[in-house]
Amino acid sequence: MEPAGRTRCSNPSWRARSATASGRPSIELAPTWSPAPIPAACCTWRPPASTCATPSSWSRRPSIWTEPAAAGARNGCPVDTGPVRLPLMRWSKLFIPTLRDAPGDAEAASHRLLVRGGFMRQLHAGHYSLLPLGLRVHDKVERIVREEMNAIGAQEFLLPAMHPASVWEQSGRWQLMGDEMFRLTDRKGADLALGMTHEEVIAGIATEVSSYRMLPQLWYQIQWKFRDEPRPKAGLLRVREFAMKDSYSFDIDEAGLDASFDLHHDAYVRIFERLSLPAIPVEASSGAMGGSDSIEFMVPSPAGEDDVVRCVACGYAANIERATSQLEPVADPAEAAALERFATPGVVTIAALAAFEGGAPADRQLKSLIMVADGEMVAAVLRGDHQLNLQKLSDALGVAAIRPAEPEETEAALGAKPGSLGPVDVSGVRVVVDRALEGRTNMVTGANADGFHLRGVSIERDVQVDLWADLREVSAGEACPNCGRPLEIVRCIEAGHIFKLGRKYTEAMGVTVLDEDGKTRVPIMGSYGIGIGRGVAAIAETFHDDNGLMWPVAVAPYEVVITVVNVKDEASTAAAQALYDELRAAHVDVLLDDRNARAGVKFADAELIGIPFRITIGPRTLGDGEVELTPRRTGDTTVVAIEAIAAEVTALVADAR
RNA sequence: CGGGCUGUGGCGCAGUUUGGUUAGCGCGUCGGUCUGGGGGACCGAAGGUCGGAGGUUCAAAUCCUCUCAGCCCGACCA
Repeated sequence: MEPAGRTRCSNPSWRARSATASGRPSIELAPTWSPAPIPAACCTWRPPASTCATPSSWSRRPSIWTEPAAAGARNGCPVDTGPVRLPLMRWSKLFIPTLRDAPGDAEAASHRLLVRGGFMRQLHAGHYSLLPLGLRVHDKVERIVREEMNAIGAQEFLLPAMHPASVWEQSGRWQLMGDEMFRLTDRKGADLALGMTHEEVIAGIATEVSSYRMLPQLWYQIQWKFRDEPRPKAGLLRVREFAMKDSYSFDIDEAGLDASFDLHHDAYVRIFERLSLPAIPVEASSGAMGGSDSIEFMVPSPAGEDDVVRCVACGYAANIERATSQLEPVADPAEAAALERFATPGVVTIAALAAFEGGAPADRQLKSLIMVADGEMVAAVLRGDHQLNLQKLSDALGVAAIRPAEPEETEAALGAKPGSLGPVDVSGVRVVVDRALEGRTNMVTGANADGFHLRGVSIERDVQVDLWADLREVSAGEACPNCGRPLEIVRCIEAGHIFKLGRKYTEAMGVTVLDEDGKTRVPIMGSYGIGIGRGVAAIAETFHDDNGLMWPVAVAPYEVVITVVNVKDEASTAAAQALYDELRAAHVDVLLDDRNARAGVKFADAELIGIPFRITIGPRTLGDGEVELTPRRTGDTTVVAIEAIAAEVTALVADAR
């Protein structure tokens, strides 16, 4: 979808040459590329004379600065004209509303700093306006993603954001998606949805692929997606509308899918490298989408919402929804005792049963958790001291919705309240048992009668197991399943997710091709996503300090800021202007802080908005023909001869792009 | 959906318990003077339906009822 408020352009030659997916000319920053001349009437918006409010002070005090290629000011409003059309980059004319205080209710660092730095403003929960500075970063992230997708031969599409219910009904997801999908009705009463993803739409187009000769295809789009999140939070990290790169691969067979998947894996590694994000590829659950070989790219951050289990020794990494570990064996008494029911008045917790005379330690108890999975009652059975991971149970059962049963439901199904439940002699309830319990004997569990427990329970003998599965959530410090070293748990932001989809959507949408034998085949799909705005937030979370953001050069809104300490010093302004012109000519993204403000304000703002390199021009050093260079990351200032600074900074920037 | 908290100029907050002059403070903004290497000083100014609706009262930011919104925790969540 074309986000509201962005420039529209109907000139086909312009659009064909450099339009982006969102229909908006991208900022051109490549040092080797100059835009061809553009019809002046098309995409270069100028304020009509009548709307160009000209503060009287502008005419009274003509600017001491000039634009290199500018024909001058039009109606008092500076415009950037001339053969190379670069955006104006003088702070005094830009809208960069920095704040001394962040909104009181913002907690995540990225949220606070992106608002304070004038990158974005909240419209309402989960919906943010990107201000010019924020859009520049967003654009650069988007551009890197686009370049790497193009590099693996993927082709970009622009797809509708609003979909008829019919395509979602065809795949079965009109029901499945529930409240997370925004739905609306048009004037004719037809049901519509705002797309939360585009499998259905893209598979619909893929019906036109008719021969194996046209496969594989890698298709992608970078567009606005809508999800009615139950709880938007943390600024851009979890929102209800956002730009996302989604790509889809179509292959004739599994081997082809493997290749497409690997291409994406490599592309994602490169993308996160270019974004400077230390993303960890981890094994993940593919959730309600089904499929296999699901890999998430996780960026460690306390602001994240996922836990990753990681082994620093051997590199094992998995989402906690998938992670496993080695367990210390528990010694059960050798002789398998007979099943025996005993009274346990008032004992309804694992801890109480461990302390109870005739009970057993937690690791020799069976814990039964009653769940409702897609409407069916299920008992999840784990060792007493183990935690259930709901996603693991959900994956094992292959269900979409799962929740703990209400106490009344539990009592109706098993005849006892929670606290006295057990897996022995149950009927009408599917029993799923954690693999950690294999072979265990002489355990203690609830008797499904309030106030009674059973001892002498041996799993294989006494429990009717419907399904063995890994249900247990790994804890920090347990042994790595590969190498046995202690595992750690890291909170992470999910920055990307790739997985093999299978044939669910190609089948549903009726995609078929003829293979080399003339037989009809259903292509197999992969699905690969990266959230652009979430990437921006993840970078902000990763790179900041007490003074503000610290953008990597590749995504910084500006690569260099020239801070003029005192704009009333003519030598300073002249030197700054010359340097500004020189850096612009070298295609460096340079911001000239020409504001008539005190030096402290400018330094603080430059640090807050996180420009990677600051060049300070002031009388202190200029008399000696020198300026200062301060990288944002280190804060170390070096003095550089004014003739040498442009070349040095250009090289530093080029090196870091 | 459950629990907790909060809505007062652009931002951050006080005032609400115990109703009572013209609703304050800091920052920011605008004009001016001085200043000019780490959010400077002084003078002057603009800017507020106290989230909304209804009610109680001589009188409501303050009390009552309803409602809307936002944030945090949990649940949930390609």
